[in-house]
Amino acid sequence: MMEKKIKKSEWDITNCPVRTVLDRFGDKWSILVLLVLGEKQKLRFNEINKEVGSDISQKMLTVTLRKLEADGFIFRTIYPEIPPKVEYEITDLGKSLVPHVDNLTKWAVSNMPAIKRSRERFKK
Amino acid sequence: MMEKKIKKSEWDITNCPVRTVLDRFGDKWSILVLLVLGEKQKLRFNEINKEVGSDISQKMLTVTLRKLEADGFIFRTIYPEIPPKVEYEITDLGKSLVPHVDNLTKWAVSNMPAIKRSRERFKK
DNA sequence: CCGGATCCCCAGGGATACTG
DNA sequence: CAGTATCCCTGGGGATCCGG
Repeated sequence: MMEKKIKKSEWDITNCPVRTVLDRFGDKWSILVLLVLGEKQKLRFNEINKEVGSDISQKMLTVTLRKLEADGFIFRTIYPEIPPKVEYEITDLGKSLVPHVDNLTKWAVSNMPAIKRSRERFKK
Repeated sequence: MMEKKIKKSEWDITNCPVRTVLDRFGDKWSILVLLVLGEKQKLRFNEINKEVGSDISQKMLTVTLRKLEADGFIFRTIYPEIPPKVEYEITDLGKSLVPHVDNLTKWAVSNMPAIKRSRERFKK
């Protein structure tokens, strides 16, 4: 029976899949933007801005969208009009991630009370 | 009839569950340490250090362990000996999170090739 | 052996102004 | 409208030293 144990050398940043996932989605906005597009399928820049909540800066929204696009989670359609019109749409790859995030979210929702209680106890 | 749409004000950091989860686990080490303890159940400080891979500083390991403990994901047993001995063990709450992280990890493993290909294409 | 206390550095991210 | 370009600042995290 093979060991399931993961060798130490495999836990570094390049080989450890958990780290890979965190490095990619540990930032402030990626998941949020992805979920918004998962819900609405297709949105324009300003619409995403509204949906996310207006506390994201234009700069960070742009940066986040570019990264999601580079990874293949969303794709971008540019309409050569004036004023410009750009639509963002979630890809199949992006869609495939959404349920996992949703599961985590559900876990968080149902366990957050316990966590908060634990934090309270810990403070004392 | 109330909108199903999530109001902007509900997406802020305190009310949005996704953000809550990210704020808690978006840091560099929490999930990694939790997974290590999920596998081994019970470990001493230095053992965790070894398992995580020695690229975590003592300070950050301490900080991470305190946060996990405060949230109720692990608990700590101090043996009043000299030299000191401290054991960390995952709780049921902690265990309940592990499968979700594993699912995300599996997703990452199977989709990382596609992501990397997408990144290559995007560079050009 | 465990981990607290300090110092320091840098990258993520905000605010603002500007443009095709 | 959908960005780009700058400037700036905060805090996460590393290195090091010390102490029970």
